[in-house]
Amino acid sequence: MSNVQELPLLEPTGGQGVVPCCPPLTERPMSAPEAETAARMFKALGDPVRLRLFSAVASHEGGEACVCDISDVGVSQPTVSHHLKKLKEAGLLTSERRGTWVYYRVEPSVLAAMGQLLAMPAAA
Amino acid sequence: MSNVQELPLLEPTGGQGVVPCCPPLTERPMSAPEAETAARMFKALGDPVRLRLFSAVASHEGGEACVCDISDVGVSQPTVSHHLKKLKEAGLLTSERRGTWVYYRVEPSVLAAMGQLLAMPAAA
DNA sequence: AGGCTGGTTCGACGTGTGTCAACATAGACT
DNA sequence: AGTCTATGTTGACACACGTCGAACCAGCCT
Repeated sequence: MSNVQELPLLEPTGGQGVVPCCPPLTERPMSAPEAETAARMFKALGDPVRLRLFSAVASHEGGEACVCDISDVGVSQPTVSHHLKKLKEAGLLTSERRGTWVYYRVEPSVLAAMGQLLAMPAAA
Repeated sequence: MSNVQELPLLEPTGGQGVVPCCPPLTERPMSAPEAETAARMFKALGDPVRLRLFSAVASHEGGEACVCDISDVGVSQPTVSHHLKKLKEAGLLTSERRGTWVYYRVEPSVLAAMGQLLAMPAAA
């Protein structure tokens, strides 16, 4: 490939909080650019295999997992690698090589941003 | 058409609460069936046009909107109808014809279920 | 009835996506 | 060096998906 977009869907505030990419879905109609950005996240989780991989990493001890720990999802190893790459490109996971193994970990702030997107308006 | 799956992703408890289809992504690795179910929702929101349509309905007065109110998303009207149908099949919207117009409204419990899915474990 | 407007369905077309086998790369260990 | 294990990459293929125009259906309104 040539251009891997890494856009993170959030803007770090420097402090402990993050600014979600978009307001809650129920607050106002999303603009086209907002929707484009947010849809990338949802699409990344819109595949059963990716969802299982993501959940496996997210629920693993310390929020990180070696590929060998999570690659039992019923598809071939190249396919697992392919999906992990997609999740990485969507900004949901990060990867790091440590010796023989590669570890993936979740990007907690992005998860939070997605949660914000789906937040209900406090049951008005 | 022949088989429109309406599976609602939640099980009404009879009371005021609902049982989300799956535990939070971070709690434990999702099973294959759980992932299959949840991925359907994410996939439905994984398209920019659908996301805008959904947001338009969700943010509209009373949580419902006529198609004519939200069909300005840059694609042809048949395409709008197609996407609304997808959102309906995913259990995210319901539709009702009232005279000349067709109104779509959000399924709030499903939104809540998705929020649960992405809920963080209270910053352990 | 006949026409008009709002929506859906149909059929087709191009593009994107998930999957695998085969190959390539990175590090560990003889 | 050579080999073995763990991952990633490439190429190919079938299928799903988003999109549109055209045809169709449902209510209103003369």
